[in-house]
Amino acid sequence: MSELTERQKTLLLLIIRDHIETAQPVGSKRLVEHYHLDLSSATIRNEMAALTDMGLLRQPYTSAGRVPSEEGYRYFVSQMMYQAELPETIQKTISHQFYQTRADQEGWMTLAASVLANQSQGVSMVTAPHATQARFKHVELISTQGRQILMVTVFGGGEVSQQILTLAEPVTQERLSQTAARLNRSLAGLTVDDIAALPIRTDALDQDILMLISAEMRRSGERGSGQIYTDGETNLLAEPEFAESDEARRALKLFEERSTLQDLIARTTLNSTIGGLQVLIGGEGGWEQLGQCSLVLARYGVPGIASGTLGVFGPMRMSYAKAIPTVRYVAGLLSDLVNDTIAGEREAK
Amino acid sequence: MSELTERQKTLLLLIIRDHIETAQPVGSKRLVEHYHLDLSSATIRNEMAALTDMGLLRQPYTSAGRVPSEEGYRYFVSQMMYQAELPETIQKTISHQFYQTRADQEGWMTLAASVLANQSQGVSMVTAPHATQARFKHVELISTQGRQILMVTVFGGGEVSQQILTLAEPVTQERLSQTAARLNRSLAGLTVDDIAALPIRTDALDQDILMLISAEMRRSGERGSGQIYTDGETNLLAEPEFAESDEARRALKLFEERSTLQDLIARTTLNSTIGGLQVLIGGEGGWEQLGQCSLVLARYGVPGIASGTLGVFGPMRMSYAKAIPTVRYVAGLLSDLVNDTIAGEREAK
DNA sequence: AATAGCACTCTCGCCTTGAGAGTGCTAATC
DNA sequence: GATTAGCACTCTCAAGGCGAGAGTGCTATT
Repeated sequence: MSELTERQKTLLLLIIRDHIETAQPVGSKRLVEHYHLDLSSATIRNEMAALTDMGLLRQPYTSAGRVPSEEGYRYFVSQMMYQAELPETIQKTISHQFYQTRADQEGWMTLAASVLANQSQGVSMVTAPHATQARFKHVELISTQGRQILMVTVFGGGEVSQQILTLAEPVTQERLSQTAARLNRSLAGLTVDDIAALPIRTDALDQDILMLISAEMRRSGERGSGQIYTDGETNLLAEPEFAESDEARRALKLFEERSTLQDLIARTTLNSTIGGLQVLIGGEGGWEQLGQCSLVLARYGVPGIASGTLGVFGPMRMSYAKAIPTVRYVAGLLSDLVNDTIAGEREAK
Repeated sequence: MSELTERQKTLLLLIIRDHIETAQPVGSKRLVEHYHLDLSSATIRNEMAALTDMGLLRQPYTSAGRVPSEEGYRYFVSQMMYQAELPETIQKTISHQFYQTRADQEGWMTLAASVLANQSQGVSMVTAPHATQARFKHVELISTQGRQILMVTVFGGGEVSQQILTLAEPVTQERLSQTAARLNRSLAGLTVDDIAALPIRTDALDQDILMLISAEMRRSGERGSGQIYTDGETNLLAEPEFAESDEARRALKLFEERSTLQDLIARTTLNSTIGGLQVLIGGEGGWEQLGQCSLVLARYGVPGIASGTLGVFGPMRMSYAKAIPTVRYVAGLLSDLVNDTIAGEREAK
């Protein structure tokens, strides 16, 4: 693979860049004219033939221009992965937006999704950060009506889950508050396992709620990601490869059925570290569902404590030059946010 | 308009039904053969010409079959609006699903969106119910880190809003709990106006939180709908009128930009009563944004107390026969759910 | 009033065709 | 030996032509 000459490299990158822009097969003549190369088209043709033999380019049909192959894209991406940075002006704009919206976690998530989609012109997805090992922080029980109560659980890291329960019999708000207060005292900072090891409570209500909390914590640990924020679905439809609405439908369905998406994220994040990007190109590694699409993924957060995933989805011909730096930058921002939360907690102790 | 003969009516309905099924212009011959009419195609042609003159049908081009005009669809809808009921088996399936998911409000909303989208094969949208005149019910203040606190406010009707605040200086959880307890005692059941009329609190923290609560209540009243749950976006892409991805993109963009959607819902619900359906066909009434699409909308809830909106969006050629009864039925179900919540609250007093 | 018949119109799919773009190869050139 | 000019060849794509088919409106007839 590294038998590529310098000239072949430049040529390959040029071809891919051009194809990403134009969505057209690129020919030797066009290449010479457009990029002021000091070579004749014949030479280019020879080189292109060589690159085609190596499997980096493809011809849609005899005597058409060349189109990058999956392999070609991968090479392209590997070349630019580690250098590309988002222009500073854009960085500023983005971080400014985040600064303005120093709202709650939900605000961050939607903002991140929106920024990713706009910058990369692809479909974005962001999962909320969730604690690797959830620690109990606080619970509130609020009577909403007769036997129904609202339970709000806060975990370390700022994760909040709310849930409506129906009790066997009505309970006064006062008693609920007492129960919550007792549990808050005795469970603070504990993990699921710690809680499981506690002796059974004498008060039946306390014990019931405790079980529910630990179930919720376990669930939060398992589900991995929970809600997925997305944006930019219609960007897909602007791409010529999705002019056929069948194609578009198939791809967008991925996003509508969140379960597939969660599965995908879960499996890919297994072998990825925070800070590192993962770029899935085409059906790479058994992801036939991706079809002719690509996915730029990154994890963010604080290793071992809390993390989430974010990424951009688009056609294989997506603008990696925009997507990759943007994903990396936004991942960095979100990591900082998570970090701040954690730091705040430590400090509070 | 009501100068239509019986025969013309049947014919019109037949034509529209056929067109909705096939997405093709329907001709006189096809009509005779397909529906075993005791008439010749020539007679049908005459009637069709008459209907075309009245503006209920259109010819895409000379000597093609007829296609319903917007006016035609409107007539069609007005005919079936008040009779159509969802088949009982389907009703059972749906209510069963709702029964199983007797989760929280969010569960209901997503379920409603999913049911609507599946049944009608269109794009669904559902807004959470929100109180016409929000009444304060409960507040919880939870310290999450240093100066940041999580405020969970519960309104009458079960509406919950959570929000992260940053205080000027760190406050202990204990003090927060006391503040919450005091506010809960003195604000219970009050409306925004009531709260505004209260004397200023001596405790600065109490007063700050009180202001935030009243701001939140006002906001909740204004924003009208808040989050909009949608489902079935890809159903649009299956329709032949959206084979051109431009068209699809334009229509789906409506759904991505929630603001337009909210605006639309807000304006249409102004003059609609709970229980009554509204069907917007094409650009009817200055809704050019709808283009060649239709919208079946309904409000649900309890008049004067809490209400939300739900609806189905699709091409003008959408299956009203499915959409209308489904929207009506689901609106009924959600109304019942809201009603139960309210009833539960009254009973609790 | 309903119908049969007929001439007419318009689209749509199919085919052909020519232009254009691009290739690969060979022979000439630096 | 690498590069280039030249050329014959291939393939797509858009445009035009053509015929079939579906459907209409009108008129004369039942």
